[in-house]
Amino acid sequence: MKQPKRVTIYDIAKKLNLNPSSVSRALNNGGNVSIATKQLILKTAEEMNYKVNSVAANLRTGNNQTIGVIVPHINQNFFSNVIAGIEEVTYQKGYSLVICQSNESAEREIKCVDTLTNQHVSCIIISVSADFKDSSHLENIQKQGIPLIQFDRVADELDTMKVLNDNESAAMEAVSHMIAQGYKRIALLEGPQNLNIFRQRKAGYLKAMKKHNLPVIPELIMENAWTKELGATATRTLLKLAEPPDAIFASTSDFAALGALEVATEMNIQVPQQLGICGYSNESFGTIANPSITTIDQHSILMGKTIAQLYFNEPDSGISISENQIVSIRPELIIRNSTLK
Amino acid sequence: MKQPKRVTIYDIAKKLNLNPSSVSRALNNGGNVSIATKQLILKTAEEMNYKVNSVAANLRTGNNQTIGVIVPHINQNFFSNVIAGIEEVTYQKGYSLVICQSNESAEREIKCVDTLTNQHVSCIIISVSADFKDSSHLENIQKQGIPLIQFDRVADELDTMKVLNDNESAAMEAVSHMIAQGYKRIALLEGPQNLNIFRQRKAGYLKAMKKHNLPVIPELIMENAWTKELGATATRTLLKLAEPPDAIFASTSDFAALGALEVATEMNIQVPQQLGICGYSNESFGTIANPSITTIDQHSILMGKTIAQLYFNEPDSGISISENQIVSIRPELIIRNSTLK
DNA sequence: CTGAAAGCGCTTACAG
DNA sequence: CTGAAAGCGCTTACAG
Repeated sequence: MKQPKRVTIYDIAKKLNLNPSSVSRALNNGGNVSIATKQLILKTAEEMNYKVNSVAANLRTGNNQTIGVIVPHINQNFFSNVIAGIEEVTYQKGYSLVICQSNESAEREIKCVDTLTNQHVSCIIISVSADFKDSSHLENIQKQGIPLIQFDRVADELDTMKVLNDNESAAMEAVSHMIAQGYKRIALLEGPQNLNIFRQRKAGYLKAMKKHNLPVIPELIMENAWTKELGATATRTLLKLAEPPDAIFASTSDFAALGALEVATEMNIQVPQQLGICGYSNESFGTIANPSITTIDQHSILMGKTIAQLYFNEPDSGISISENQIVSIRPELIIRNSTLK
Repeated sequence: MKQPKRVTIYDIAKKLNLNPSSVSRALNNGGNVSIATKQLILKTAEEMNYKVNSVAANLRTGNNQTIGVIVPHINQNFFSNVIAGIEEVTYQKGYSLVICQSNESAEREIKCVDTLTNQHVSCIIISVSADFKDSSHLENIQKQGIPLIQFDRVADELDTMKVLNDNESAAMEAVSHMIAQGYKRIALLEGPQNLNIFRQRKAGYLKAMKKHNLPVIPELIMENAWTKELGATATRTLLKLAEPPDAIFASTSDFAALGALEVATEMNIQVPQQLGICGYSNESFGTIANPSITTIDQHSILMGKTIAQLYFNEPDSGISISENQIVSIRPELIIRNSTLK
């Protein structure tokens, strides 16, 4: 795997009988080189197929234009969209992106952090794993003096830059919409409560129920229903209750909502007439399902762009950053047939 | 954006009255350190919260454990799955991944190549943009002595490692299946022909038609139908022909197939009875559509793993590498209702 | 087993 | 405007 010798500024200098420092100045548009020699150097560099070694340059200057990103899975819609958004901005700035996936494992997340801090990246962007327990590895990033931006799934207590969805408001809006449609016994499919986002969505659900004077029925709240399969299982349990729900808010994802929809169809329960279903995250299949699934769009690409802009401290107009460096993105309720009685 | 001073091996050495070289040896498990001093050094490093600067180490040793990946879009299912597969393997090897998106632009692709070669990555993995015209930037990678692996969308003529789908066979199998179902006037939605994958899929279509003695009708071959919208437009044109097709092979993607399906539904044409539809790439919505969509699975995660294994020269059992370093992955036809008369 | 020195390729004050 | 030197943080032959 060893690579052959590359052309260096030293090689160029030797060829032209110049000092390497002059070559460096010419290549970096630093002043103090005569136009003639500069052009000669540029021409020769081109001919010799010279490429700067940015590893060496970074070591010398101390700032390497690289940003690290840690996400649970690269190949999940939400995360890959956020990354695409980040990349869009960092590319413009000439920064590179190093990407790691934690695979929802805290242990692996810690290793990812190590890799990135060892590389002395300029910034680390993270959305924590479902397995997240304690934030000492994140504190360590800050101790190393590396700016840290958390997004979506965050350690609330840590004082870092954060880009968040307003999950609570979105959940509240969704549940209120269902109540307005006449649903009363609304079940909740919830995700792991160690993650802030699922706590917030649950809080939104509870607030909406309270606000409209509907009782919160413990047996209608299903833990850990955050995949299609787990959503289906939870729904099967719910629909077999003596008093089954008349609606399901799959706060975890559209996948869970789809699982619920399939179980309902299988049990000959009419959606939306007998059972309303609302998902979360606006997956592409939402419009294709029958009926189409009401959901919440998280504006994931915008979220990614905003994260990068926050780092460069250049937010888009319309995005406001709080004093403590927190940006909140407002998700959008998308009403479709699955909740329209 | 400047970062504060970090702890170096020099700091540790000074504190312990040792030479930096001893510290380095201790930290790298190199022999030639007494167990006592080694433990003392490790303990002190821990206490001082030392993190190796891998930029410096890489500069010194000349091999930086980083692999560059260039794809048209990070947030497309196929590519994000391939990347996830690559990451799975490189993570095990302690390599990092630098990811760039070309946005289907040749110009931007060239810049991505520059960024990665400047970083002296150990390897570059690429799937070229739709805008791909000439491969001089790829040749340049090789001139720099950096191993190059192309996947899926490749410059055929270049002598590099390649991981490919057998698109031609897959297309042939899909079209043969449709013919076996009794479809005769089979239309083709094709993609940009400067990309090898779309040429191959078209070739598979033509071979299947020929093999079964069916005429190839030029007006049934639609150019550049590679998004949902373009697929829908092409389908509308096709279905208004005096002699419309009785089947459509959307060789570009399931998105195009979905566009076709929606237009058919809108025009009250029964799928699969009056019109068979087959897509490509097994998107998650394929099973949800009504009818479910026949498609071809590209085994994208496996493809990613295979790419990384090819670099490390450790293929999974069952994967065979040809002498010229080409691996072919066999896609899988997934028959669903949209082609079952 | 430990130390002293050189060097990876670059940039940047400092002289001249 | 050009050159000579130091140094970013590390690793690795080379002495002792």
